[in-house]
Amino acid sequence: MGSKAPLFTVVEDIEGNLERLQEFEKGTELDPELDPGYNAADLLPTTFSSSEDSEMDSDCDADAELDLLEDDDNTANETLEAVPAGEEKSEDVCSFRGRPSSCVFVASLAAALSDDELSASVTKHFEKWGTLALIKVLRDPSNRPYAFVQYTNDADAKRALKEAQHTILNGRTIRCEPAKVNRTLYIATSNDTEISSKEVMDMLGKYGEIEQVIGDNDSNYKKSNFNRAWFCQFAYRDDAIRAYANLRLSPNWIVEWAQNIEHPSDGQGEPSVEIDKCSIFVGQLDGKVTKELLAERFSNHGKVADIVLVLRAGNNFAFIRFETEQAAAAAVERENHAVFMDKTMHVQYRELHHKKSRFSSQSTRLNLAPPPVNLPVRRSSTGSGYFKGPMGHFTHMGGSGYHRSYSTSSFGSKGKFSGSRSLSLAGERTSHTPKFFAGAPPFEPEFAGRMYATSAKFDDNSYSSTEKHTPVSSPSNQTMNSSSHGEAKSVFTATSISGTSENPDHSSTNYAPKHPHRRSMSHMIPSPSSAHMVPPPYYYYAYPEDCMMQQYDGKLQSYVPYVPFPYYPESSFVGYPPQAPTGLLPGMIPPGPPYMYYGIPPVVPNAGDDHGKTQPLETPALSSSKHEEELDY
DNA sequence: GTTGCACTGA
Repeated sequence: MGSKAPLFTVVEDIEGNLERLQEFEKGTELDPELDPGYNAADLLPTTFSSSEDSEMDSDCDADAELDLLEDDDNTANETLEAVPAGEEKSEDVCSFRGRPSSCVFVASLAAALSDDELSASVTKHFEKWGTLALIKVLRDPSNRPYAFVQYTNDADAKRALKEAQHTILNGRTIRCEPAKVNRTLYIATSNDTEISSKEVMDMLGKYGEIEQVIGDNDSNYKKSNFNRAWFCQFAYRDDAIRAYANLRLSPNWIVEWAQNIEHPSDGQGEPSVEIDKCSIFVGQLDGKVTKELLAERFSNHGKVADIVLVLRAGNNFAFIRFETEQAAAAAVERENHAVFMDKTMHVQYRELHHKKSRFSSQSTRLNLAPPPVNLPVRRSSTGSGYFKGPMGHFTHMGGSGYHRSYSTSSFGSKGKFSGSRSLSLAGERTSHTPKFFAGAPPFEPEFAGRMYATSAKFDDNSYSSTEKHTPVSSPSNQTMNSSSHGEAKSVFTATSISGTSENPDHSSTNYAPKHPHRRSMSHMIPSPSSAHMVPPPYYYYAYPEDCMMQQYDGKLQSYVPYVPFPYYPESSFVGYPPQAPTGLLPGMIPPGPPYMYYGIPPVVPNAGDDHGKTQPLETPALSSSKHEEELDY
């Protein structure tokens, strides 16, 4: 990619990032400054390190067995054994993340079939072309099913793309396309500081492998290796989601979802920035520079045909045209970053048609993608479905109440919740509250306190313990409803959150329900955007003793209190364990290993002076009096 | 003939 003319401001490869990430995830690189008192290795539940006897195993095995039943040629066995190339060890095929390039999008599925049926038939169909890692069947808003067929390697996906195309499945001719896996974030400094791509990668690399980082061409600084804004394409979508969830709250960064950067190497689509191979741009010039001085300097590389010098306060630059391409190339190569008149120049090929951004060939505007699922976006006060991004207004989709069914099949020998891939640090474990283990990555320390304080918004007085039977009083009386399963729920369930589909009141406090305590909580948090603050989702563990069996719809289900789902951080959904334990009665503690969740760690801020500190949420039984203290102003 | 691209509360 470096051989061609520089189509992009900067394209850096991320050699070493993956390694760093793996180190990080092993917990070997935990920064004590970031996470004082946490030791991931110690806190990692041992149940998860051994896969053989874990109950989690049943999850995937069940799927595989199901496949076997319907599959006469027993290819499912191979699936079970299959180890994706490049994966260390193995057993953990379920948590193996196939690369987006190994993912196939399949459309034109039979809508009359159920998602489960489709999942099974798609699995059976696409096994023929390679080793499957995951099948997902989803439906679009018109209820038309489609599938993501994730292979473990690109070769299989490629084969499927070619050979499965227009084959017949369930009586329909299916269509296969490479999956578009949106995993690119736009990130800019909020105070116009320029940063290097390395800084971007250092910061975002914590969340996962990065495929490429590219400077924002629309920026005024596009000629520089420093940039105010960057596009960062992660290798995996979920890492991008995590990064977004964490950084969107930062006062220091503006983060939005961007459409994927086209891969520079697959010369798809014309580059939107044309290069004049004989002309160069010279930026960061000294104010006293003259054409003559430039001519003298740059004629070292060949005959100069023309010089256009633009002197603007603080922004002096020149276009220099050479008579030959060789001369221009030499000038770019030798003068970029060289010092001229005591200033470091920035020298690049001259770009033509710079109106066009390479990120949006049709539009002059940066094309931003909406955040994934229902992760709230910044909204205008009218709640009109627009939010203001770094470049203007953009629509978002998938608002509240946007529901889709889905069906997932995973393949391999372990439960999909069993991996420790994303787990790198753990929450504090106290003697009496072996509670919740927060997972990776640590968010930026400077606003860690804020996030936790904010997450407390979801925790206050939202709980009634089964032991004490003392619903915490709430001035708005929203906490409990009278139904039998209200106990483990937080106030958010009973309360219709302002801004959800239930509630027409789309105010600027969409994500902070109207509640006296919440307001006072907001006051504690010094932030201009506190109304939008949502704590980041985390992986964490909930121990069995923290789970409760609840009756719902005649079925016994296991709940973990205070666990919002990842993309519904403002909601109070209580999570299901990976597999529902059977044979339990209401109030019983489900057996087995701790369950891992992706959600928001339940914490409350310290009452009183120090709002920045965090602590794990105590069990209601143990802490209700404390809660009451906090609630009384 | 549907051209849809990421879900999980209810």
